[in-house]
Amino acid sequence: MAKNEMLPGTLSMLILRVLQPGPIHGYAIAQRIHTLSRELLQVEEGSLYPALQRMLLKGWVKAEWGISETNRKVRFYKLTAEGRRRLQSEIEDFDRILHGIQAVMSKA
Amino acid sequence: MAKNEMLPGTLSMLILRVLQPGPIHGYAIAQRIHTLSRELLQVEEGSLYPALQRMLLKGWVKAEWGISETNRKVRFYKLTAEGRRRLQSEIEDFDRILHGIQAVMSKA
DNA sequence: AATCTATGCGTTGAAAGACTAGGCTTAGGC
DNA sequence: GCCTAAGCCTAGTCTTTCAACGCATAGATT
Repeated sequence: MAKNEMLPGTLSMLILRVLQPGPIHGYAIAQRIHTLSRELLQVEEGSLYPALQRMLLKGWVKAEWGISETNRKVRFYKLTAEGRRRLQSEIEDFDRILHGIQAVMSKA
Repeated sequence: MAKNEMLPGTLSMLILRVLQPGPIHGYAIAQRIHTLSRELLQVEEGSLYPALQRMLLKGWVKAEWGISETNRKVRFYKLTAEGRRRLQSEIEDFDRILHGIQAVMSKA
């Protein structure tokens, strides 16, 4: 958990969240997380693509090849119904655990 | 990250924080995290003791055998100077990353 | 035409961390 | 004498993240 890293266990939640407004391609997911977080978060490609594979296998996202705005062959990822449910449940889990952490950190 | 779990990467921060007020023994660390978090967090022994070993190796804590209030042989853990520094740096990292996560989650 | 750069998809292997499932000891109560 | 709870710990497994690669191509530069 150093300078420009991720909090382990939160990557899929972030990806699902970024996919929520609509389909985008893999590379753009990482960029979007980076800019939305004001450069605080940085998703490495070696983390991103394996995560997307896992999410495909679990049926949280669907993928479709297409052409980007920059005229390149890209893979668009899109939330499934199950992915939307999963996002909600990950948000709940995260919030609950975060409350627990903050309780300990403030009152210990 | 299911029902009663931890957020990976935050365990050492929680332990260091619980040790901050003064030395306590291992078993009590887990209990303290559990009650302080209002039962939201649950540290398994299989996570706790290996974490304490790592922290010993890295010099963040010292250990000393003693007798508990309940008259049992226990191992008291105590923050070192380096452990205190480490706690601060883990808090900073966590806060920064958390801000990044919340930015993405709210604005995606 | 050839080269370079940025974009874009991916894998592999290593490392770290958390959990399951066990084992061991002993104090105090029955 | 036995049981339960407190308390310490390890071994093995699983999951996740990351560094370090490889590959292709569009557009710009030379």
